[in-house]
This record gives sequence, C-alpha cells and structure tokens, in this order.
Amino acid sequence: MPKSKYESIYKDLKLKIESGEFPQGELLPSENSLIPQYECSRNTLRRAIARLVTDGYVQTIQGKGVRNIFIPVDQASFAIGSIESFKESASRNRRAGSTQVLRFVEFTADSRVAARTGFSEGAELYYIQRVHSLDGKPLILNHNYFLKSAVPGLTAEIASRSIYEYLENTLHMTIVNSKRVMTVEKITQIDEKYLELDVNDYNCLAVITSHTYNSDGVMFEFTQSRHRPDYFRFQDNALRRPAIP
Amino acid sequence: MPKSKYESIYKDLKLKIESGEFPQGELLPSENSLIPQYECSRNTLRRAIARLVTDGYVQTIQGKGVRNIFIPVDQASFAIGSIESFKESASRNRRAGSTQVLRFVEFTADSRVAARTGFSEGAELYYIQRVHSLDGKPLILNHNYFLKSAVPGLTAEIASRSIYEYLENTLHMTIVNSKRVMTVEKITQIDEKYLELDVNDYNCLAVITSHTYNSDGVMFEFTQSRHRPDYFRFQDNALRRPAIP
DNA sequence: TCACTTAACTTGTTTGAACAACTTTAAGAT
DNA sequence: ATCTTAAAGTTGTTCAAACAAGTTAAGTGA
Repeated sequence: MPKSKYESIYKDLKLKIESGEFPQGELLPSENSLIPQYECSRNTLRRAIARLVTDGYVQTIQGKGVRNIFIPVDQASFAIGSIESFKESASRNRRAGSTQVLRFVEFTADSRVAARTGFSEGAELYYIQRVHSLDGKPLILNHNYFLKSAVPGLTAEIASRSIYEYLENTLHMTIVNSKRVMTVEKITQIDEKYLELDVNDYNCLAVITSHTYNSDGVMFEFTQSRHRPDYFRFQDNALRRPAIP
Repeated sequence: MPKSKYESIYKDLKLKIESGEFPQGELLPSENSLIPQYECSRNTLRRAIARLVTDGYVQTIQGKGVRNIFIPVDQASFAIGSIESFKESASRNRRAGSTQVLRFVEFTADSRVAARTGFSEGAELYYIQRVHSLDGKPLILNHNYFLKSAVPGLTAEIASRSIYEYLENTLHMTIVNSKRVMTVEKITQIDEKYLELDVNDYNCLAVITSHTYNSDGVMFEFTQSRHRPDYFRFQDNALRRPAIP
C-alpha cells in the first residue's frame, strides 16, 4: 500500500523491468505514452523515473528516451544503497537467517565512547553484541549502540529477532538515513572466535560503521558491522555529476 | 558555471552548510524564507534540497523543517556516492597524486574476458594496468578495460595523466552512472609487488569492481580497483525506504 | 491552571503549463 | 542522389497553484 502515486508507479515500473517486460538495453516507452497508462501528470511520472535512475535501473538520455540498463544479480548481496536489516537481506536472498545475542548491557557513555560513536557524553545507551548467521554459518559480528531515550524498552529477546522491526512496527519510529563508512580492518580475537575464522586464512575483514538517524533528526544508532571477508559483497550505483570548478 | 538554477542553489546551500553558516543540528530557514532569497519557485528550491538529502547533508521533517545533519570529514576518503577519478579525489583531499602505467595493451575479448567483464565476445578493448600513489605511497592497483569503439585514441601517455579528463574534455563523452561492487579479496603476488604490501601484515585488500556507462547507455568501462586496506575508506549515505510487502 | 480547539506555519504530493535542449525523421532544395 | 532545412518527438528545467499532512503556538473554554 504505497502512500503516494509516484511511488506506486515507481514500484510498477521497477517490477516490469525486473521481470523483463521491457527489453534489456532498449528504450522504455516514452513519457507521453506512459502518462495515460498511469493516469498521472508528467511530473509525477518523471519523479518515478528519477528514482529508477538513482537505483541504476534506467538511464535517461535527453532527446532520445529512457534506456533500460538493468542487470539481474545472481549472488547474495547486502545493502544496495538502501538501509536494510539483516533479516530483510536474508529473506530477499531467500536464505535462512538467524541471530545470536552475545551481550546486552545498558550503560552511560563516557568521553571515550562519546568520541568514538558520536553520542554525547553522559547519554544513556544500550550496547548489543550480536552474531548473524546465514544457513548456520556466522557471517556478521555486530556491535550496536542505541540511544535509550529514542529506543525505549529494548530487550535481548527483541535483539535476537529484529530490532528494526521493533523500531518501525512497535515504536512506530521512522528510520530515515544512515551515514556509512566502509573500511578493511585486521581480525581481532573476538572476530576469530565468533565468526569462526582462521588468521592463517584471512587476517582481515570488512567493517561498516554507520550513524543512523530517525525522522526527528536524532542520531539514535551507532553500529559497527564486521563482515566475514569471503561472504562480504556490497553493491552500489554511483551517479556522475559535473566536477567542481 | 552551473547550467541549471536548482544546481546553483544546491551548490550555494551546500557551501553554506559546509562552512558552518547554518548551525549544525539545527533547522535551516524554511522554504518560504529561502524562495525570495534565491528568486525561484518552490519546486526549484525543493529540488536543490532533495539533492542535499541524498548527499546526507540535511534531513527533511514534515511539518517541522529541514535539519542540518552535516558532519565534516577529517580523513582522506574516496568516492562519496559519486563517481570520482583518482585525480579529483587527490585534489579534493589536497594531496599530491601520481599515476604509473604498468601495462597498456590492445586486444580482443575472448569468451573468458567477456564473461568476467560484461563486454561482448570479440569486442576490441584497451587493457590498462596502473598504480595510483598518494604522497609517493602506492595505494591503488587498477585494472581497466575500455571499449575501443567508445574511447578511441587512448594512449599510455593519457592514461598516466587522467583518462576521465580525456574522455570528458577531449572526447566530450558524458559519463553517467557506474554500478559498483565492493568485496574483500586475498592479496596476489602482483598486489604485493606494486602496492608494496607484506603478506605477513595484511593478507587481503578491498576490491571495487565497476561497470560504467556513458550517456548513450553504452557500457564503455570495466574496472577492478584493488585498494591498500590500511588506506581504504569508502563513504556512503543510505536512505531508508518502505520495505517491500 | 489545565485541557482542548483552532489557527498558522512547516514540508509532501499532484496537477498543468510553457519553454529549452536534444535527437530523429521527414520534407524540400539543389 | 545528396545535402540542407524544417518539423515532430523526446527528455530537461522552471514556474504557479492547490490541497494534504504534520508540527507548533496561540487562543478559548471550563
């Protein structure tokens, strides 16, 4: 149940592209031919197409049309430019995901934690350490910090299922954006233990550090995700913009 | 010389945010107060703000306003959700970048290369192997494949400066979007040699594989970038969208 | 004082229109 | 036949307007 018209058009076009209804590499029907189909204004249709562009599904060419450049992805992958929980990723890839909570503590941020996470000193936080497994294989070791005032009532039981589901469906919080930084770091003993890694094999892993904001503009989550290197895969679609003069 | 009005407004607001003209964490002036300043329509202003949202600079909150959530980045970083050449990254970070061309060959894609790169079999290609250094330290080992028909006249000399500058300024090609996949891979002997790495230290590196398209919708470049892990840093801003039902 | 309602102000969505810029096709002149 | 020009069709930008939806503050009543 999409709330807006352009969003339902976007989803419909996306589905048709994914299902191969529009030939790959060819031009889509022109705006003027799509407008009567969707019974919308030109602006609304163009808004839907603009999102397909940022998704890397199509390419608009002035004077010519809109080219379908969709390439299906076969491998399991995470986080295609959008925020996705582990549970959502698992179900999207049709795999059996499970989560084990290693630690669940409540504490107050000191200066060291504040500097590292971006929370203010003295903030009441949850710290949660979890391992996400896919088909029984541990893939991700997560260190989550949640702002207690923004995420009240969090429990280890909820953390073992899906925190995002709790945030959105129970607390009715709206997650909006997430600033992420990807790096490669050396394996720690903790990684080695819980991700069942062997230093003689891989001695590093992929680390995604993220600051996440809700619709009130409050940074309520800081997370460090440590990914098994041999299963880590991160997709992206970048748009080239005029260089800064 | 921005060609469009919304783009110049976007750049102006971006500059004001970066320079701290708008207090961090606070709301920006409302649309109705900005419209007379920029002498534009509401749609045009909103379009500029929409880009600031995707950049992760601001956060719009319905009924309240637009919150400045910009956090300055101190460390050198590459490719913030946009396509950027090594030369541009270096100059943005005010560092001295240099490029060494290791190999420059022309060849025809066989079935193996076609499968790996996505080019069609029999396509005439350039293969270029380069090392990018920052302040004399080798950081990136690049394997580039360019479609000869789309990028004619490429030489090793051009490759040692900036290929993108040649594409955009000489060939007047417009680069549009790039599909990227990030993974972590084990170091090869070639990596070890040219990136001056020690297997006993790090034994993996960050790999970015990208398919890049021009404004004609032609995939003209396939590149594998192998990054020194201790200097690799990739930034991103992700937007949460309603989950697929 | 307190709770409720209303009004004002904010961003979000949709429509319609006009013109610009670019590409392709068709028509015309040589 | 060939080149030039014009027209039609495409996406790109900008404007103006109206209403919806959410937040805040002021006002009103008890």
